[in-house]
Amino acid sequence: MERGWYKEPMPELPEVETVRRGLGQILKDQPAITKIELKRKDLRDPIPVRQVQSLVGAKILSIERRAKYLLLKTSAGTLLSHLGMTGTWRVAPPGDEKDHDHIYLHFSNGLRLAYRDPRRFGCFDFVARDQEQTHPKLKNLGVEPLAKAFTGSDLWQKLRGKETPIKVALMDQKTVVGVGNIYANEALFRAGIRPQTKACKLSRERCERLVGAVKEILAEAIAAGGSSINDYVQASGDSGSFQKSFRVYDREGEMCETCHTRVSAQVLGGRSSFWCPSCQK
DNA sequence: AAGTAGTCCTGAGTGC
DNA sequence: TGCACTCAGGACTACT
Repeated sequence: MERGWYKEPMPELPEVETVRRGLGQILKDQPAITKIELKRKDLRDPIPVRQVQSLVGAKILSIERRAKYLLLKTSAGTLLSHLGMTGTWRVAPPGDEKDHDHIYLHFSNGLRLAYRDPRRFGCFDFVARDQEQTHPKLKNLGVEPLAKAFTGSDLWQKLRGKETPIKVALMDQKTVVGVGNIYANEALFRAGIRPQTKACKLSRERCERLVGAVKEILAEAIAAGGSSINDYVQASGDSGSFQKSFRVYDREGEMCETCHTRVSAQVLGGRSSFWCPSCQK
């Protein structure tokens, strides 16, 4: 496999947003849930089986996203789905059953959606109508990266006094949600900031540039996914249509495409970090 | 209290 | 070829 290219769609925020749009298209006629098959009672966390089952009969009103969580909203409550590392939703007609299919959602329009997640890093939970702000998985989430509220001065404020590397801070969901390891590396490259720079040392100007880079990269990735929405939520969800190229991620020792300096790597906060020693200061 | 390390899981990749 | 081993990642917990 050519380095710097990803074969499997790894669900970061743009992929989750793409799945949200795909599911929205598929469920736009607001079908009722006729059956929920839970092949197991836990993924990363236990699944609240009784609460989940209480939504049988409810209609899917809309699909929303908060951070990397998908919210399947009904008038009786919300199903919350996190794809973890390897989670996928696909339309699964009769006969389309695979290993690691953990959940089947049946709908009144005859559709069956399958959730497959080999590593089970994802989760599936229930959110009561009045718990959107207080649910344990939702209550501590920071600002959305694409929201107007996420600005350079907002970031600068949050980083004050933080000795931790900027990349670790950027991946902290209390700073901003939805920026995973790949996009944290890529955004820092685009902003010209070394990942190990102490968060509190960034000037307002550099915070501004970093926020801009995060927004640009996420928006570009979402736009790229927009043309392949259907591939994502189809039986052939492994079409590989979501290949992406990276400037530094997973390119240790390769030449930076901008300046031909070799890309460096170091573990920060337990995650692989990559940067160009020449382009990033 | 902020910061670090460990945990979960499986498949892909690597080395002998 | 086949086995043993390492690694990847998000979000959370448990420590210092």
